[in-house]
Amino acid sequence: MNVKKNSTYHHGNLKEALLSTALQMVEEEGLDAITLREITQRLGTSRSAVYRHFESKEDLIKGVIKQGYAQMDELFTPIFRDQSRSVEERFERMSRAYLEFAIEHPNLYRLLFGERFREEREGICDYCEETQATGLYALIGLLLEAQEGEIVAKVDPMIQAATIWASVHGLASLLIDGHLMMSDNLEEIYRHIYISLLKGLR
Amino acid sequence: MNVKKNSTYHHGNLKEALLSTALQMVEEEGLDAITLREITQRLGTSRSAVYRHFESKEDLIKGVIKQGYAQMDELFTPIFRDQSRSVEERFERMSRAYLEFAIEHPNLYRLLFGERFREEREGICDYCEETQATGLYALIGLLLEAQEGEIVAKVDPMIQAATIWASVHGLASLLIDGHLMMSDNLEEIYRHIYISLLKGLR
DNA sequence: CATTTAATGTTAACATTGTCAACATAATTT
DNA sequence: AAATTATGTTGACAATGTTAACATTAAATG
Repeated sequence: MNVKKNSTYHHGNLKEALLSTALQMVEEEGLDAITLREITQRLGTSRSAVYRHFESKEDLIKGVIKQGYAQMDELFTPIFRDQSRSVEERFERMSRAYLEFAIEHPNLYRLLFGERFREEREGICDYCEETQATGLYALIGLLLEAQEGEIVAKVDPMIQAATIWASVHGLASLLIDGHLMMSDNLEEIYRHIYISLLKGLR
Repeated sequence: MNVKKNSTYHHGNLKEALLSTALQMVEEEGLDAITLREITQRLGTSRSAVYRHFESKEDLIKGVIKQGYAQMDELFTPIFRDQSRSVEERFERMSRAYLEFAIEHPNLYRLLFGERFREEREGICDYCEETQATGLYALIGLLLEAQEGEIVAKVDPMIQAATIWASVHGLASLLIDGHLMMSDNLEEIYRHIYISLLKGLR
């Protein structure tokens, strides 16, 4: 009955197409707005095709989350590992990159670090170890280096990492959720937070 | 046809009952889980009765948000205004109370300071001025006092307030959303963040 | 007090969404 | 070539927010 699409009744790589379309739609409209029907419609397939590759909508979203973590990982790892820069520089570039990522991808950021899927976090914890935890461990590594250089106090780096993460994540969240006006003095606020953080950790 | 409920075909104060039931259900199950049908069912009324008091589900949720802000306001104002205590004491009690509120009412906290309803924030901004802004202004007042006492640096208190809020909100969010394990060393983490914050603001 | 009007509540129906079962078609294996 | 598996489609269902038409009570009005 279909004249044009005869080439691919089987899409070929529908699973990846679903993932990237879902990711794109999450970024565009946010998690709440996305719909299995619209995702499949964009791909020219039928609604139920999803269920050949994912158990449910939630399962698809979990895939998107994995993609998101991978994306962040790809972005941050080089910054963490850039041995040509001082600890302070790496730290500064990292916190800045984190904030910029949240601002540029607010919907994705909310999905990755928001409320939903925290019970299911176990399910993707293999990935947590590779990304989220890696991120934390990398930060801890950086802190150990900073402790050696007498830049920060020699206390449990896990706690220092939590302190930093809370600060940066808090600023990012307040900004993208509209509680702090993302106005002209954003740079000023960021710098104050960053400086205070360093000072406080010393 | 109804034998028992003949006393009140008209509920009497359905609007408030809807609000408090919705609030209760939000606290119990989170925003996503609540349903107009279940709310009305709990009250023994019909689904559509909601629409005599609220334009939509969103409108009802906005009412819940107002209630939530009022609740926080009631909790924090006495702490802010307790002139029998030092600035440091008031600050410590306030940040602690904020964190405890988030932990005790995670679903409500997410509703108040999360993603959704940020566009509609204008619609309840009369209340923002009375609560959220009041909260921020109270914090700023506290900071001005602290600046007088040479406890914190004499810079724009709005920026200092943002720094504090980011820290505390960030910790609260990471905790209730399951990104930091709410484990044994929570008190230790909190204290480190609080001390670092004070040190950084000095 | 009687009547009219407004307020409040109910029922039936609809569109949207995620999901599943039954069927269809293509790819792969035997 | 036949059989089996993988993948895609269609039709149906239940749950949900919403609206329209109707019912009942409260309030206002004479």
